[in-house]
Amino acid sequence: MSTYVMSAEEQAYLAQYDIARFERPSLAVDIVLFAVREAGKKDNYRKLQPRALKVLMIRRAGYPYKNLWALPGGFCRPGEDVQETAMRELYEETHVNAAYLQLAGTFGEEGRDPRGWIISNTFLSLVNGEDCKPRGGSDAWVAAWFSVELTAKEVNRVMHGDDAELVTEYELKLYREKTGICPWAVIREYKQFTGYHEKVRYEIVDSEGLAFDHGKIILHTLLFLRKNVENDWRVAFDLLPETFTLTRLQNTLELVLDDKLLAANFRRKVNDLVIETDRSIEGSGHRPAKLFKRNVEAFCVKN
Amino acid sequence: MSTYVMSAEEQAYLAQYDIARFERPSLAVDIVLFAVREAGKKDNYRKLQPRALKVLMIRRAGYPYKNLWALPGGFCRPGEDVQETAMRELYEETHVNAAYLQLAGTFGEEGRDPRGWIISNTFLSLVNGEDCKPRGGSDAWVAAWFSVELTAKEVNRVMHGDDAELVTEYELKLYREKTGICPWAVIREYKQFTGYHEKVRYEIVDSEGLAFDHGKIILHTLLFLRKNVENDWRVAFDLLPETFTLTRLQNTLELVLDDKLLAANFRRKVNDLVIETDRSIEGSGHRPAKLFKRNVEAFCVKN
DNA sequence: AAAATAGTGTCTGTCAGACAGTATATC
DNA sequence: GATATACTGTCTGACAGACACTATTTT
Repeated sequence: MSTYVMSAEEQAYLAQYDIARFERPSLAVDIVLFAVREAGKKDNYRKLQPRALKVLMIRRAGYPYKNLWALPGGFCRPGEDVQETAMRELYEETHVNAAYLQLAGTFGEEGRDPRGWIISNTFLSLVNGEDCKPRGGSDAWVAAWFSVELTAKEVNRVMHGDDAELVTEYELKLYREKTGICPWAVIREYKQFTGYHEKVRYEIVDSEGLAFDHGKIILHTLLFLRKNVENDWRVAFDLLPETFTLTRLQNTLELVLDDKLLAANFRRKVNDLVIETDRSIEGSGHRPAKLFKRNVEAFCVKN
Repeated sequence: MSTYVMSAEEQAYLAQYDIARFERPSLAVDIVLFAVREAGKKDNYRKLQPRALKVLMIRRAGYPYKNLWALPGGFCRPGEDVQETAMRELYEETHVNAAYLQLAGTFGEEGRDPRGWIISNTFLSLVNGEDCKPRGGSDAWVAAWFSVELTAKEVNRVMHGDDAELVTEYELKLYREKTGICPWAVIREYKQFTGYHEKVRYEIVDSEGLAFDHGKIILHTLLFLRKNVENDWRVAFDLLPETFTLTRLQNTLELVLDDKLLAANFRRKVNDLVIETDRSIEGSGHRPAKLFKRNVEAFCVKN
């Protein structure tokens, strides 16, 4: 930007430029905030605490979609970068200041918000569920963690010549242990391979308890998270506290990837990403696990 | 969306809702359109056509940044999904209808556009350079392909305890063979690892010939493209015509990844992604290469 | 001692990197 | 036959999957 100097002519142009000539949308930032948190009680004093992947939802106090569950979010304010809006919203909801925060998608389909033309830039965010206390408690502002369950099944696969269409139906279920409330959505993904190019489209088939198109947004962002973590396990460290056991790290990866890992192989693979501390967990009814922290050097290289 | 029914009360609320109460931004969609195209003449009748990774730029006919080079883009219109805006813009520039098109970033920093509060949702797009004829030619609308060159060097690395900062300086050079015009930008990337979370920030150090913050946007999107292709070579097929030689595919990957591949290993790795056709190239001054097409089946699975 | 998790050793097959070598068109 | 690219065979080492085995704590 530095070498650019405006001419008088350009300054005159800008002085008469009326940005309000064109119709403008509202730009909202929605945050899909994931954490791995306790889910249910221990069966038995020896067993480990069961955990689940959870997403933070807000119960809407006003219209539209009053009393339904929606993603935390808010509108972009003048003078504020979109990233800043996301950080501000995140802080307001959770009082967490630093967290993984990454643009995951943009949703602007006509009719997605009955209030009018509102485009959502959606951010994926990850926090350590332990030291994150969502605000709320008042009637007007209830925030709650919901366990996330996703199942997929192939509905249709058509191949003609070099073109193909693949339809997958996803069932997204949220679950709040405390109250048993279970909002859900069924969403179809249409993947078309035409003229040597791929095109993806989502469509909500049915949904209950979820506001707006937020079922679609959560699905998209969860798949985005999975792809990110598959490509780079280091992303998952943002879901953990500063020190953690290797079993905890493994469990976190398993919850995100929705897949089991073999402990021996897993340990070999993360070996360079972690550093052993001199502490262990205690009172666990079985052999205590060593605590590890992340190896910053392995996080600084590449990518 | 389907199971939601509005109450009378909600309808009343919406009737009095005034979306214009809040200040709104303009939402622009910018497209970073890459192609792999001829770059320079063949040295020698036997040699292969040299190619380069190119990005499409538009010369600004009006203020601001008159006569400088900018990314193709335009404003989101009411009733139009953001993806649709991107597709429309792409079609207007190139008359290409199907192409790889993916949200790569959002840029809304204060002051990025002197006309006012304009947020850019940036899309990465890939086309086959051969059958893509950019519109233009009139004085008011010149579109041109620029070769892209990117160099990086580490400027600073501070580690204190478990926190770290990594500063990388990127030099982005565009080059138009026809005219010798060479817009460029130097951009610093600040990567901070604090409190166990990573934060990335870009800053334009200097730039010439490029409008707005488009140097930053191109850099971000090029890095995004590289990461995408590293994670999945199938993405690079969108830069190729329907049939291609394996050497051409290899060359395309090399240009995007900025790295050399060994032919034997490369061929083994792409073996399942392609299907041999019964045609070959001709008149090449050396052993002719077989033409391949992509194996749709390998593109339908997973991910 | 039993239960439950923590952690190691090692076999196997796959795959990527390296490189030497063969094949075939045009001039 | 020279040139330039096309394409193959094979050695090596790294690493992922599988699984058996050992270790250590609490009750």
